Amino acid sequence: MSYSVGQVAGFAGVTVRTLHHYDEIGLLVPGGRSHAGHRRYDDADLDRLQQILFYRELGFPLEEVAVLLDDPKADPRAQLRRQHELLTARIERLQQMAAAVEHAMEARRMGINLTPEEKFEVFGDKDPEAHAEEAERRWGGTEAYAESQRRAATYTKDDWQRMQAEVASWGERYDALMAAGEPPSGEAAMAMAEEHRRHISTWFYECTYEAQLGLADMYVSDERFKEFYDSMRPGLAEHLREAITANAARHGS
Amino acid sequence: MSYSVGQVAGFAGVTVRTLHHYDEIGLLVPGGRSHAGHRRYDDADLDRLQQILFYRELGFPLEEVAVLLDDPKADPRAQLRRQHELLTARIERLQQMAAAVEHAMEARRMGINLTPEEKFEVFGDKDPEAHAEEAERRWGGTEAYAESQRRAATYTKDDWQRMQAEVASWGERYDALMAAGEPPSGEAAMAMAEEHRRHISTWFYECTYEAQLGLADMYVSDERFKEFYDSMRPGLAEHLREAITANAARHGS
DNA sequence: GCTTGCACCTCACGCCGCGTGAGGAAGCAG
DNA sequence: CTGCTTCCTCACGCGGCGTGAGGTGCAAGC
Repeated sequence: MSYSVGQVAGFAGVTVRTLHHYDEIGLLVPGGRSHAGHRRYDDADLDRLQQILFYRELGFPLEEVAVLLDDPKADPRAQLRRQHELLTARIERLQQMAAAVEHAMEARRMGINLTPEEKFEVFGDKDPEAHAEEAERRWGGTEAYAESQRRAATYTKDDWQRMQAEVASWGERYDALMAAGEPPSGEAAMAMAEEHRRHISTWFYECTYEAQLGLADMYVSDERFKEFYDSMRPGLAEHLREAITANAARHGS
Repeated sequence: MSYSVGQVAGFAGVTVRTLHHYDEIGLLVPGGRSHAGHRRYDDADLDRLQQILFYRELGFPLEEVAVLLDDPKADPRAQLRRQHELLTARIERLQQMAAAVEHAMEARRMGINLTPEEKFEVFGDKDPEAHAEEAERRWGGTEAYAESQRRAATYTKDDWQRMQAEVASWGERYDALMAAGEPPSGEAAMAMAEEHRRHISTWFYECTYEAQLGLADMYVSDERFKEFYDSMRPGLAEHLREAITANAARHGS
């Protein structure tokens, strides 16, 4: 069985021109040609094209794709293993970016302005340590700068205030809850955790229980977030984290 | 506080040239210039750059990025929400690709050759239904073709045989296990499920319990995979699926 | 038998997102 | 004052195709 350019382009979801290009640069030379000089792709060519598209989608330059595919010590098994590894790595990367976006949103919610370093922490930044030193050495006093920026958040006026009011109301009720000695795993605290999640979902993004767990960790590990919650009542950040954990466990199963 | 090109390039992980380019095309015009004509980026510029890099990383052309960012009815909140949605969509997409890779590996393990449509199912293929009709109409008899291809797998000779031997041995023992009336949730069956997972992990890719669940579903839903296992013993595919499920549940908690 | 139409062919130029110099000025360290 | 670094502005080039332009091969309909 062999296929024409149009057919291959059809099920591979690429243009005929792309196939021509791959032929030109020797990346995918069809197994044969018809009498009239038309390209004829066989099954092996399709497999190869599939591989090509895979690596291309992950952003590899075509030249490198050729190297990967023509690597003699990489049998099909090794290829698939590599692909699988690449995919999981990419997924992890995206999840990091998602976490960063969540981080950014939380910062905005609390009126905290991030330092330049934090803004780009998910990009570039190949060598975090060296970078931090560099930053200190060259532009000095990053920490002091951060301090000075902490309250200079850019608001979006109108309904921002309504949101702030919600936060304040929630904070007062959580304060009362803790004053009453409610445990984090209790009904009341979990209800507050649930409200917290709903608040984020309506004002920002669809916040899953899993995403909320990520936030909860941040509330105790990041100084400023911790400060934000603890200013409502000392120990609130930690209490909230446990309440969120309990609430997520309840809904998770 | 304002920053020079070099500084911005530093923490954003881009080159100076890139910043120049963004200035040229009007995508990111620095807030001001120094006396000597040097670009000076302020905090708002950094925020914008962060956004730009985000969309760029997701593959948007710069022109479109400009549209997204200058969209007047998208406040910062909406931006973040959109970004979050894009990310989860991308993650889903990659997970689909991972599943497709797993699918391909299983097919190879069993010596099944996929049809062209299957090979590319994760790419292009915008309109699956229309595509299937088209394929039938134009290149007809896809099913018949698939039939003819089913045993024409390309082996990788040497250790391939050892792997096949492992599979055969596993199959015989599973056959015996079922003959002895062992239930899927029993120790013996779960041990076989675990061995199945290890087999894939050593010969192919790191197979998590979750990934194995995906495979298990495939074994009963895809005719050819089902056939493969049921040829060892009728009902084996279903039995195995339940054993895998039980084994995953045990390790999952 | 002739035209119409479609899918194929081969040049060849253009666009985007920068990389990569070239040539020069500004600013800071010794 | 001398260097070293960072900055500036052209301006050309490259990868990965898109997009014609102009021509061929083949099956269907007149």
